[in-house]
Amino acid sequence: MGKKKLEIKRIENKSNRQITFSKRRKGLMKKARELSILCDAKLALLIFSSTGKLYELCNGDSLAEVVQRYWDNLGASGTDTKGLRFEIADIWSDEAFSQLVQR
Amino acid sequence: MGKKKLEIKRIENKSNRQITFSKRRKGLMKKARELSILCDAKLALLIFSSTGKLYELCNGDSLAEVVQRYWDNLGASGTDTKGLRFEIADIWSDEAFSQLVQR
DNA sequence: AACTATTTATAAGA
DNA sequence: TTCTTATAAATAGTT
Repeated sequence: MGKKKLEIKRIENKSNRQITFSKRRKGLMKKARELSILCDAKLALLIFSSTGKLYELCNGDSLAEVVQRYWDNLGASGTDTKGLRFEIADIWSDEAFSQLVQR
Repeated sequence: MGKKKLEIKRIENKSNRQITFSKRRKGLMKKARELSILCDAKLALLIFSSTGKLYELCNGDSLAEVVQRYWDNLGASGTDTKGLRFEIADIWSDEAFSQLVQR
């Protein structure tokens, strides 16, 4: 989209890359939210910038529920992860997580 | 987008909801991939349909790396999760995961 | 599964 | 850098 078609490859110019990151990240989050509402889907989206310092989350319900659902599916496949499952859900729902999320 | 503006609320008609889920899920995955390539970002996307039986993943590198990065950030915030961190990374990169992913 | 009228996202530019 | 605009892309309703 835009005034010219953009080839899908790494944008070398740093400031252009940051601008595009900001615009597209916002658009991706919006569409993720819309999908979860329109189709009653649960989802989790984690994005890390190229510096590795930023990341984001978007979820239909709480991330803990999404992760719980993931573990349920994993457990159903035969992998024994029952013990860990609950510890993980706890950590993902920890307040520390909320503090890290950039909205 | 489309012939009429769609209000963002749960689509009650089941087949319409499934069609929209299929279309928008595809679009979301595409945009997630584009963002990771254009802006050199790592990301993870998990989507569960309303039935809870399906889910998907999209990541710049491996999901294990994304999770590792997440744990690194969490650890940096002061939460002691070092022991678990590696077990989780192992599980997320388990072959069982690949088998569960619907591409 | 394809089509197409529209809406939405966004690449450049101001 | 926040706002605007021309254009590309996504998709809602239809076939």
